[in-house]
Amino acid sequence: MSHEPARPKYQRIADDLRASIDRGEYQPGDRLPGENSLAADFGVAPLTVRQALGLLRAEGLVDSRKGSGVFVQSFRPIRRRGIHRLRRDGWGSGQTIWSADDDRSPDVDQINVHEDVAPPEHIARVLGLADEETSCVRGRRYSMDGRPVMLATSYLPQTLVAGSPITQAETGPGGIYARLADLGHEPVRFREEIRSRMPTGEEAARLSIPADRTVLKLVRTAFDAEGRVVEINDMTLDSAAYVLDYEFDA
Amino acid sequence: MSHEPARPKYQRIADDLRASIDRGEYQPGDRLPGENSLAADFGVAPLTVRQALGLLRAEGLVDSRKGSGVFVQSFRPIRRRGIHRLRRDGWGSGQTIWSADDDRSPDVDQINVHEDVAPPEHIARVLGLADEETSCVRGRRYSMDGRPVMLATSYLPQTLVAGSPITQAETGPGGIYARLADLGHEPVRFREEIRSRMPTGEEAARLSIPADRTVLKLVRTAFDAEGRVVEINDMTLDSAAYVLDYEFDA
DNA sequence: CAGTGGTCTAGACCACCAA
DNA sequence: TGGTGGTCTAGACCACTGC
Repeated sequence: MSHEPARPKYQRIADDLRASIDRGEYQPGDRLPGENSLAADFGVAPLTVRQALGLLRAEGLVDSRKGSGVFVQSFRPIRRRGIHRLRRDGWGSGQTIWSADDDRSPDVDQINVHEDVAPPEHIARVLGLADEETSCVRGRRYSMDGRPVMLATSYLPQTLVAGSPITQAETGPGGIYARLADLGHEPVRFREEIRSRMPTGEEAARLSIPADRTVLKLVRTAFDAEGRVVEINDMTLDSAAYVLDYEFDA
Repeated sequence: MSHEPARPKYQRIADDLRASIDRGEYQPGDRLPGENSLAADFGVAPLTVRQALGLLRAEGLVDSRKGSGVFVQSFRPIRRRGIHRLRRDGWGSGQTIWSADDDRSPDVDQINVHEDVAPPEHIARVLGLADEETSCVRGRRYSMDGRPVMLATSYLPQTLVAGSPITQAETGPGGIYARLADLGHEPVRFREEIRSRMPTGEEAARLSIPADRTVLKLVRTAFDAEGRVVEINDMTLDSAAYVLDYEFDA
């Protein structure tokens, strides 16, 4: 008889609370009992309950507000489609694994544009910049229902975009890809690379997420018809807010 | 004069250690000083150092072994290409954001096949199964250099694959997609959906990851030429082990 | 058997929020 | 002003590793 190694208390408590939330005993927006109260209920020390809540918070299931309490996150992830393409009729509808909000337009703030900036080394390399060559950097933040969900920073070769609307805060209809097309460098191919890591202090602050919630780094590289890299968009996503979606033919 | 709210000690210590690792002061495989030693160095309590190490462990930067120490993870993520397509010459080479191992073949174990299984409700819905209709379930685990990196479970309609090699552990050259083609249901289109969440206890155990390391859920849905869903592959990835890569035309 | 990390306890002080 | 979560301390016991 092989007895399983006991799963630690704090993990069992996390599983308990997660199950309660999944069963709907706590609805989105509801406040969980206080830590001391939970500690008494489960018969453990407050710190043990804190560890359990830490797992749920890192996961994005709950959101704890200092001085107020721990609240169940309303979980409606955003579906981000990486490949936009007309769908044949009858395909795709209702056949996704996770329900998620689709095609809603987020609010944008913290827009800033800087010209003649030396980008990070790994960006400069992929952009194919020569030594001393600079870039135009466009930053912004996206929010959904008042909740920040993504930071994005675009890097473009300075020599390519100097004097164009791309160096302005407002780039006009179609955005910077339309303006790149105006300049004869329409993006025709993209690469998106995705990794998971901890947020920096600044990222956590701007996204209003706890320090132990991982973010998804999503870096989109845009190529023009000659195969030149014309833009790199470095995105930082709240990992609890998104479902990424890619569709493609065999 | 707005003074920034002080970043907590444990986060500053985590940043310190992360920077030391990035600078190469600790090489992959190296053992970090013990918790008590670090606590003395930083002038804080052992638990505070533990919190800092917890962040690095959740991130996958370090790996702590009970009774032995905390070791820097050798960081060589695996590049998983979601879209296989011939690249035009000169594209893509050396232009990726993150360096990663490419096209290495992982080891596979924990292979199991079960027929006539009732799949989870959300799988049954996407598979388009009628009530009581069952599926064939194929599970396996992938490892790289002895380190488990991914769990995968495929669900196929039982009526579609009954009696075919798909119900065997060994499916033959080309795998189950080739066998589906033999059956007249070649997959011609795919959807991949990606989410981040905490591992279950079983997932953490099979992947040998700590309970606070997020996993990436990657669910691939395969459609045949008639638009029927012929397979769902539910994958669980160690988020610290992978770079996901998608390339596509505008 | 000495040292390590994993878990857990008891309790302190603080900033913040709501009544 | 009382309760909340956030941080931090001091210390206990255990399982495991490696000498």
